[in-house]
Amino acid sequence: MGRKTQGELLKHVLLERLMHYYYFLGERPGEDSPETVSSGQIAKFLNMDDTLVRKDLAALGVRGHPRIGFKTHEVLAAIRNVLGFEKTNKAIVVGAGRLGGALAAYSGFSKCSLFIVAAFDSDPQKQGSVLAGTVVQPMENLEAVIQRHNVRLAILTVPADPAQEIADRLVRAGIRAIWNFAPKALVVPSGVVVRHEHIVAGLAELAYHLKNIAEQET
Amino acid sequence: MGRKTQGELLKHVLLERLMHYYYFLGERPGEDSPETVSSGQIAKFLNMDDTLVRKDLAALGVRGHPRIGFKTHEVLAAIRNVLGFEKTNKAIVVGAGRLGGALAAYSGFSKCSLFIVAAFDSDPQKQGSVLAGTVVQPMENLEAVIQRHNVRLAILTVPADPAQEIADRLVRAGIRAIWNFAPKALVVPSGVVVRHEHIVAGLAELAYHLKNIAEQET
DNA sequence: TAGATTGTTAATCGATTAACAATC
DNA sequence: TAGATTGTTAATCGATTAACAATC
Repeated sequence: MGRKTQGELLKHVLLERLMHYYYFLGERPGEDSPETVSSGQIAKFLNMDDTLVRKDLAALGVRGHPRIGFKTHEVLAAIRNVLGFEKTNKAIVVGAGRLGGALAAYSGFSKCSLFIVAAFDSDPQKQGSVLAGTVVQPMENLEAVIQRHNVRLAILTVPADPAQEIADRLVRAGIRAIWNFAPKALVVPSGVVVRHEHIVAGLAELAYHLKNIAEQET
Repeated sequence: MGRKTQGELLKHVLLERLMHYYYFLGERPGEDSPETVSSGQIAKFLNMDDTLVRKDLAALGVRGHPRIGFKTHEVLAAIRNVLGFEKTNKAIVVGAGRLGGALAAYSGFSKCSLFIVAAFDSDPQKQGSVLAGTVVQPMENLEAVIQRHNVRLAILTVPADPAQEIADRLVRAGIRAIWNFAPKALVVPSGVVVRHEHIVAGLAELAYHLKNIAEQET
């Protein structure tokens, strides 16, 4: 199987690219023989160099076939394997606002074997409403649910203010990965991973482009 | 003012870092003298090297002061200037689902001088509901609104399927920057910038971490 | 002054790309 | 076979970091 030596952690830029490959291969525009794919095809679609695609796939232990390319299902299986999609990851959503709702309802997660088991909100108004098939629960239930379902992943969509405090609770209750959409940098003990999704950062590129356009027009 | 020579475009990684600086300086945890900030402070908070912070600020033409650091308001002004936050950017939201709603309602945009002037949805059910202070309009009004308000930026939160077709309409109507949250790669003519926000990609890192943890436990 | 911090050059490091033989 | 594509080494490129003199 040519698996990567254990112990060497893959870089997160590589992991992100894997996710791009995974989604591209999963819903490729209708092809005649989607059973194979060449590094060139992937590269072209994702606007990158084909050598890099081959390097990435080699790092997963997938072997291609000269003149043919890579077997799609092998690539998909390797990515699933590396990212742990063979097993379902249970997650909770903390903060049942609009963003929390959008994420909880996002259907694309199932492809990644991600399953939302519960949602929480401190607002009594929101408690009891149905989100992603589960009832929004009060924050008091947090620890109990995490422990009962053995949840390791939390999606945090609360305001900046209570974010750190909630993160602390999550970690204490057994959460080991936090997907943080709160506009606040979190401090967590080692062994816990935080992915800070600072969405506004993406606006910078667009704003910069628009400013340059406006200046040209002058 | 030591402005950067015109014509050299700043890299988008740099632009993203600028946004991080901007938000950090904008709401720094209560300090005694928040009038100045050192590259070390910024670096520590954002978990990066202080040399890189100084390089970035130098690229903007901001000059620091030995022993003192940088004047906060100068840094903020320089970033606003580079990213074009002196002028308001009008934007529309296309797709008034949960994610569209979350983005339309996001209060952090005002800091970036981003102002949502209208929202659209093809679903008659959603039309007429109020989102971010404006009424959700039918898609038919798209071109008229873009032209009337001179909108250049569109936030796209529609399903993958109609995304390309809508993007084409947007570009034809005068949109020059698309913030794409649809799970679909868009093709646009040169002169138009697309920022594809593939949120699920961020999950890769967390899933990988969780898998490694699970393996260690075995 | 001593010490903190900048600004900048040089060194390092890593990621990406180019080149090309190997393969079917 | 000729040609397409992989796999891999070497070259390049750029980003990050180290080092340290300059400054106040």
